Amino acid sequence: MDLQAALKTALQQAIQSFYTDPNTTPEPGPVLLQPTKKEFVGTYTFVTFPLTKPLRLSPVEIGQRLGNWLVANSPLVSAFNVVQGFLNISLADSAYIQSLNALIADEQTGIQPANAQSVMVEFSSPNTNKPLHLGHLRNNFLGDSVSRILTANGYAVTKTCLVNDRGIHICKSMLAYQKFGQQQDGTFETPESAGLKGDHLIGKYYVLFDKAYKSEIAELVAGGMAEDAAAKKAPLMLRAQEMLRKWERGDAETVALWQQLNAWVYAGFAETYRKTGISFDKTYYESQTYLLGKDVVEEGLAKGVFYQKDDKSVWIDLTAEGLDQKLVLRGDGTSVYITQDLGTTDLKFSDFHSNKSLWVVGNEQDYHFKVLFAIMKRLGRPYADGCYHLSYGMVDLPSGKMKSREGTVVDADDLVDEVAAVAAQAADDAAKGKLDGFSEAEKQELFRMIGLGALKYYLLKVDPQKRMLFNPAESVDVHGHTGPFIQYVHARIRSIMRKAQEMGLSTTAPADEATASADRPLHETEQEVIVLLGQYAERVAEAGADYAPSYIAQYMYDLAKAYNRLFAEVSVLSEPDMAKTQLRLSLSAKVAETIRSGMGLLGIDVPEKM
RNA sequence: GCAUUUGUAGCUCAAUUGGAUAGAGCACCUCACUACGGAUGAGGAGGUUUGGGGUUCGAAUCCCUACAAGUGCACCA
Repeated sequence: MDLQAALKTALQQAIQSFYTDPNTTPEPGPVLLQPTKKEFVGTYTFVTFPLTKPLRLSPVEIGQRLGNWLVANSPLVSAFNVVQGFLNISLADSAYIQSLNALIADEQTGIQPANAQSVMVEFSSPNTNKPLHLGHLRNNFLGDSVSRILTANGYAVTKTCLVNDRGIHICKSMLAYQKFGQQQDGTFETPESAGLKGDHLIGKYYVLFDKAYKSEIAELVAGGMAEDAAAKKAPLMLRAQEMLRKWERGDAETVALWQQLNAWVYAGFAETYRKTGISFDKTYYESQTYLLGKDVVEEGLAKGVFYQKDDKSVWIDLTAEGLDQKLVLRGDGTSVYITQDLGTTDLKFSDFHSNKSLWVVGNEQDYHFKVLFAIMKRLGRPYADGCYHLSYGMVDLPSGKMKSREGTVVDADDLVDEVAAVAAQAADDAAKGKLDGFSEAEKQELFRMIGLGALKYYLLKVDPQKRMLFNPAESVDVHGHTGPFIQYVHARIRSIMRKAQEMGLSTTAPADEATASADRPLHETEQEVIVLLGQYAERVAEAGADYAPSYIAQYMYDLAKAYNRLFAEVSVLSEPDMAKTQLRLSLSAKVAETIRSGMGLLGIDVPEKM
């Protein structure tokens, strides 16, 4: 049992000792502890105010009595002080060491065994008409990290991706490719001939379409047409719509072109995912699911959940849920967005029979998901309560919003390359001889690890719900509250471990409890680090419950910082007292292991050297 | 207009879910090394938590209200 839990139990018993008559004993409620603030002496603080009413004692009196009881009855507690309603508890060094030894013995710290629950996490959702950008990266990193965190909490996780591979936007790229894709020798451009990743090539044509389309509109407007009418009447738009109809009819030539272009895009995406360490267990394609959901509409009508208007369109009245009337099928029998989501959701649950399902999708779709889940509930889907929209805010640039039409989009591939380049530069300044013996390939691999570490950490440390500002300079920073700062602590510890092993010392041996004797107390930085290590499992659990990688990110930083303080205050290998050396070695090893584990939950690798 | 989210140091973010004198990083100013890895550590300065009410032992956090910003309110996806 970790320190905090053990102390809670002791405190619970202390509180129980106040209640002499079991018949009138009120429920004590959960005991909440908080780390003692730096200005006060103590490790954990218990707030006594809530007990004043049931006990009819002053906050100070309660603190005194609880403190006395703990010192007398719990070997964990060495001292206490009371400030108003705050009972500050100091733990005995022996308790710290026992806690540390328990952590050392537990190789799976923070990682829970399988809990027989399963969850699907859907994220990324790319469109096949343009490459991935910064917004996707926030999405991908979030989805990936949440998946890892849920796995660590014992869930069987299925990562899914729903690719938006059909629709008018794809036809725009296809049309522009037909129109502008011919090269001088008469053949059509390919990723190879253009020297572009497939997704970038198609993105280029999407931009070309938009340009040509805009000039058509301008021409029509100059000819006296109203702008919104011109937007609908522009020849290119009419042709794109015609192309979509041909695609839906299964026209062979159109479908062949669509397959070719999408294949290039997928190859491009695959490379981006691989480079950023993102993967999926199952990919769904809208081209295969967009017709689903109509039977759900039938079912809803039969059940009386939906109703039909005179024009045959089908609706649901969600005013009871605080929403409004929502269309679920057009009068001509064709689907709308929600129709296919109804079908796809059913499909996913029948494929995987998961207990829960998460959708990592931007907050502009908050309303859509409220509606989707409300409908599922009305339809009596047993899984409805396990559905959760993990909503996240947009990523803004210092120059303002990212807009693809204005060319202010930060491309994912460019960004990943750039952060690696900056990491290489930082290594030039700082790493000096540390990388001697690294091959060029190993160096590149390391710089990518550090660059990606900076980028992922930068995007994940912020509460997903908030829109965030992307400052390019800060995103690749390696100092302060950053991923590389934490990676550095890992590399530093690993360096000590290598030296220790050369000296024939163990890095995993338990600490000698005699180290805690009164004449050689633990250093406060050692206590601090042990307390933090003990909190890891709880943080992982909280992050899993709230789907919050930012909790882990914050904790990683706290741990790294605390270790750096320890490192500055005490010596590990040149400490003359061997028992202390052993304690610090094992403590350091555990910190490195926890950093590796926790950063792993964020999808960030940690280096042996940097 | 209605709904919803957000508003914390100059900037970017925290705040253990209602607890003590609101904490970090960046930037700025001081310190500490021939170092078990300085991509570091210690310190200083910087706050009416958007404004105003309320709830209570106690509010950045809950309620009301005003203001500001984002998003949604398509028979688009």
